[in-house]
Amino acid sequence: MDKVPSRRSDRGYHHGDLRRALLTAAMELLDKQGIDAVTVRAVAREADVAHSAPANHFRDRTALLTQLAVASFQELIQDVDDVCARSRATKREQIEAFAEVVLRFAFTYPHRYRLLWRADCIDQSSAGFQTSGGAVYGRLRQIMETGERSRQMSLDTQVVAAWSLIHGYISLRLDGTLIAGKDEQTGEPRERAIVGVLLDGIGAEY
Amino acid sequence: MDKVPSRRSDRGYHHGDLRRALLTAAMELLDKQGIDAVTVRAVAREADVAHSAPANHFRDRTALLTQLAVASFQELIQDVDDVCARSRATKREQIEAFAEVVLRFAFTYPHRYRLLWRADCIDQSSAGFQTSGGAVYGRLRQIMETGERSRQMSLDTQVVAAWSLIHGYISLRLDGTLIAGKDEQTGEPRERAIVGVLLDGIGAEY
DNA sequence: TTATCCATATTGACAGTGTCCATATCCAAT
DNA sequence: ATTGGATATGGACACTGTCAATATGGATAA
Repeated sequence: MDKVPSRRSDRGYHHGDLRRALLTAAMELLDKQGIDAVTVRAVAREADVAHSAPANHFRDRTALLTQLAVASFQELIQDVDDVCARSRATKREQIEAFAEVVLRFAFTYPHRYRLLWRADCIDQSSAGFQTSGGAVYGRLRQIMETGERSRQMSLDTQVVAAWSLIHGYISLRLDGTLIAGKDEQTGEPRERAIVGVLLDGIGAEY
Repeated sequence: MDKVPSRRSDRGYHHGDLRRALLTAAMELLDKQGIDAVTVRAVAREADVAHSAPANHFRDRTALLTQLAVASFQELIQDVDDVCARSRATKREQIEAFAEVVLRFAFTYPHRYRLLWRADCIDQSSAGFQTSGGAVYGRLRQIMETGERSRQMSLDTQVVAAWSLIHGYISLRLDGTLIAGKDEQTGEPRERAIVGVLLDGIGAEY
């Protein structure tokens, strides 16, 4: 595997693999310092190129951030698929596993998760974004449509409820509004308890 | 009620009520053009004062935005209290009414609602912010602790589940991830349907 | 009334940003 | 070998937040 010299003085006029280098640097900045730190110029500095070099690979800052979001979605999808590959007995367990994966991703990479929902930073009309974002929702829908279903509400309502609950809990935790905790009655982690509320609410079989 | 001249040329060196004027201008910018448009300088321009005049009333941009958030929370609290004043028969109806109020606020003032959760724009340690933000959560908790409760989970788990679901649904709608819709089975608005999921999940009596 | 103080407003400056432009470089295809 | 086209550079511009020095004038004290 050919390595591209990282220092400007060690390489020629052209970088060789700048696009990838920019994405790597940008993701690192995102993880370590948050969205605001991912400026075009800071990313260029990290990659040791001129401040306007990124323009050759990304139309603007939004395009760069959109690519980070797409990459994040794809990683999340991968995580979900990895877990779902191990077949589980009940639908209830599958939904619990899905929630666990998303929660783990969000708490491991809080800034990446936040970026996914920053409409002001992302080109939501981008095909890549819509596809990868839709795929996550699709995975959950796929899980929830299997087996018996409540006849009291449509599948989409169940999926929207599940997604809203999980996403809402994560958002509140990442914002600092909520803190980790346990159910005072059962002692189980709060996130497990609220997923239980959801499962009971949609009437998921055991 | 004394009016302060709005045009710079129509008033003296001092404005008279600049703090209020700045908050008004800032809220207007927020509603019309979103958080990014609320820059210190743009607000100063709207109020027709020098670009650094706001510094005398708000330490920095964060302080200004924090005040907008506090004002928004207070308005939301007012709305909640107005609705809850009209006593309702069942706990279920009260929770539904709470959700309806928050949903209406969020869809009426989307940028205000978004600002409430922008940790990067707000001084979350501010006393006013913590108080007003906590008050909303407190109102919901108050509603949910009345009457009979499920013995399967703690009150806080129920409240967290409710708040997560409502907040998550709103966030997804405001981000454009979800669109308004009806339950394909019952025909009721999706937001009502998912609140129904919650109510069933926590075992709320009718 | 007059003098002084202090909150408030102004102007100017600086560093940082995104983005455009003209220019420089170099690889690759003709 | 020459010529394009892709990519990188450096400079420029308008905008941002924030700081510092200065100007103003109302309120208070003498």
